[in-house]
Amino acid sequence: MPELPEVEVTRRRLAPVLVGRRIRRARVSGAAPLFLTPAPLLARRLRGRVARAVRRHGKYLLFELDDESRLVIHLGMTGQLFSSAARSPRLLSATARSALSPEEQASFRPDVHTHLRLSFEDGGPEVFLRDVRRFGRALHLAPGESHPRLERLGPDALRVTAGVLREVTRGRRAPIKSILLDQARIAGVGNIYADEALYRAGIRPTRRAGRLSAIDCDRLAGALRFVLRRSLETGGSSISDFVAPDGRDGRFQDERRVYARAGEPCLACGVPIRRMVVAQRSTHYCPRCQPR
DNA sequence: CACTTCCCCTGCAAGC
DNA sequence: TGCTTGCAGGGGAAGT
Repeated sequence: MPELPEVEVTRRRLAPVLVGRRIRRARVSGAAPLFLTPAPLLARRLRGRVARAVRRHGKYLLFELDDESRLVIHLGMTGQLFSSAARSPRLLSATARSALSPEEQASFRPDVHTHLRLSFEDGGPEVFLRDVRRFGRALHLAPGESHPRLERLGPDALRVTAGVLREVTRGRRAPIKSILLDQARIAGVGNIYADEALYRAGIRPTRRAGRLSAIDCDRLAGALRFVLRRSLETGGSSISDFVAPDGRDGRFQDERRVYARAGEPCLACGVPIRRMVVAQRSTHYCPRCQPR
């Protein structure tokens, strides 16, 4: 489940194997809604292009191309961008993997879930976009063109401040967790890091956002920056699907305190972590360390 | 406008 | 063993 750290790890590790290489051919399979730009048009627009840079805003990746156009990719829940130079069986589901011989497992071969395949003029490693559940999105923007999805995004969560939090929570009656998940207010926070940051800030996910004090906002901003940065340092969270473009797993799942730990003791106080549903999402908290 | 609910999709684990 | 059921959740659309 790629959130900001996983998307940023993807950006950092994909850029070196993509930037500066001329695309010989783009093979696009599958239809809307994954490809907001029709597949044949997308393939045509990518052919012959060179990516100059890869940027990120929230959970969106923006590939800046040499004709001033942009390729935008959102990985959704199960999206994976990776290079054929990465040889990791983890790029496939357990079922798909078990159907392969050991030799086949050693190298990736495009499967039914591989929706975009880029080959290059230099004949080097290809780049793939794979998305089992197709919650991801890809679109091409002509020079100067934007898209409502991008324009709606709030400030990037990596640089969230107490001031930003005070602003986006003021007067809000919704649970603080709903606010954190709203990409129009803060871009990049998903379910894992919302729970982890709220735990570290000692704030219950159900607290009405408008009831946060200035001190709460300060703590929460610090906690958000901490968990996002720490996850980045450890290569992201590889809890179910995430694998970096180079095939490596992240390690932040080993440092999580509450997410998917329902029933297990709080590492600070020993009380069992509880699970509930907030904003239609599975939510985890310590009833003692997050009193309200 | 603020906020909630529904739904898209597939793999996987648990239960019978 | 093999079936069904529930769950995972990003985020837009529709509903309250």
